[in-house]
Amino acid sequence: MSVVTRFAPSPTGMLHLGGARTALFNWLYARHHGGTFRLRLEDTDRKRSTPEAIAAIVNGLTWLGLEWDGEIVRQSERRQRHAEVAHELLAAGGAYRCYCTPEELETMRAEARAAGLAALYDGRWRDRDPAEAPPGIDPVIRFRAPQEGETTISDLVQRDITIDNTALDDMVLLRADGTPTYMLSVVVDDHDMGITHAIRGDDHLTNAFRQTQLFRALGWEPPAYAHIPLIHGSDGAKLSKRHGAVAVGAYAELGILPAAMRNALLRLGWSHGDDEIIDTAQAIAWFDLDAVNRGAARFDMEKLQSLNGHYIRESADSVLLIDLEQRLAARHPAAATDEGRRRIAALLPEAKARAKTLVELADNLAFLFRDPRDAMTPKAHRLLNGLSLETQAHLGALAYMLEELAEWDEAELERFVRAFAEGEGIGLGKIAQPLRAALTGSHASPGIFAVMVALGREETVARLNAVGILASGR
RNA sequence: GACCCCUUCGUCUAGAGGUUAGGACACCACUCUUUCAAGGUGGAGACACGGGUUCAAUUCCCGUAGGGGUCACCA
Repeated sequence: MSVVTRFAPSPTGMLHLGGARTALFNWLYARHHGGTFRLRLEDTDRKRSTPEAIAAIVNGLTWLGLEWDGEIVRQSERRQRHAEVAHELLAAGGAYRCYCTPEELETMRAEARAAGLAALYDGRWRDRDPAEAPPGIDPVIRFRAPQEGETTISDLVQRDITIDNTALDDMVLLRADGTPTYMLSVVVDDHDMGITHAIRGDDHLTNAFRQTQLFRALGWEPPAYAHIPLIHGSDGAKLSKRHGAVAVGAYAELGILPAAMRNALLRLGWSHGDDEIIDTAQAIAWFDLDAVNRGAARFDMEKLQSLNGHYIRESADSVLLIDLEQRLAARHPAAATDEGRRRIAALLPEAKARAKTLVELADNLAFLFRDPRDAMTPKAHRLLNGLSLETQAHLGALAYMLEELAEWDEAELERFVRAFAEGEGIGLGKIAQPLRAALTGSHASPGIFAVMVALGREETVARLNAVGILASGR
């Protein structure tokens, strides 16, 4: 039997890290087994489901590179089928009408809780004569759940878990307005879509018992379940807004590469020996549910960034170029010109190793398009102001010669400047640091010769002139 | 509160009834070096606690503590 998995988010908000990892695991499991990965939107709560949320999910999955198979299933479009199943169950005696008012249920729960019990529906309409139904109340249809014995699920991650059936109540299948609830929809859709493996967050664990009971009542076989541990924030609490970025879209903006995100998410709750850097092809080959942990993991931004730095270094320049041009052009229009692209491309190989995010990479290249004097770091400022007369003379002489240098390439520049420093009997740093400050406005940058090549002779000379270095050499 | 789950360095994790308890991120030092990174080398850092079982337990069992999840006509 071929594997069919699904990612089934409710489109009520952004696609967050936990959802993204659930999708990743489903996708990997399907790909590993040569199966199918479906996307299903659980939008049975039409009030809370929004087009924006649907777009966020679709965009998030696309950005992550988790392509789904077949059409997106929208649960709301399958209402008829869900209701039909509920009515069949009702006719067969597996469900019944309940005429409780919301207030009545509220009281029931409050009393149960006050008595120190779980707040469950007490089944008061389970065997009551429908003739006693109060007038003017639209009933809900409840599942006639087994009241004795126990239910066991064989979870692929959490192992066998058994629960006493008294811990579960008769859940609502069809609301008073006739619309299906999540619990019914999931069961019918998982069955109809032929889902073989339901891989989802641990928060659904207790649902698995209810759903298993419903599957059996319907005479169907439930899918294999795999409840993966939740992702927590750095303080160990459930991931939420206060933990900073939780939506995958935010990570794209922060300059995280999809490959890094996939790798980071993969290693949260899953491992393959001591392996840390695991690309997607390798992940597909290795991924399996038996290596998934059972405890929740905390999300670590530092590790993501470290991984991201690795994937940036591994990325082809041509790929990074497109992203960088966009990021830089937003602030410096010149970045989007031919000369701008040339400058970025020239420095990219050097700059790649110095950034953990694309934002940082763009920041590190921004000096190519602005006057260094406008954004001088304090250290760079001190560097230029504290030059001895001797050093000033050296720099001036060097700058003057640079104007006339025959070749303007990295090797030639390095050879020339080194020879110059040696000739004057001074360390290269004495020359390189002031040059760096003048050319980049910073005390730290990619290699100074690569910087000069990226800027070009004309711009290099102009910048040296602008801070008075060239003048002192004339 | 009831039910269920979890517990190895700060974090993510490997691990086996007998190991100097391994790796990664972060941290520190050294190295490389024109700066900053990257790279290399090294360092510090963990089996929650208490009982069992056993020749031997961090590993198996039971408790305790701590953490988490679920208890809707939400999903």
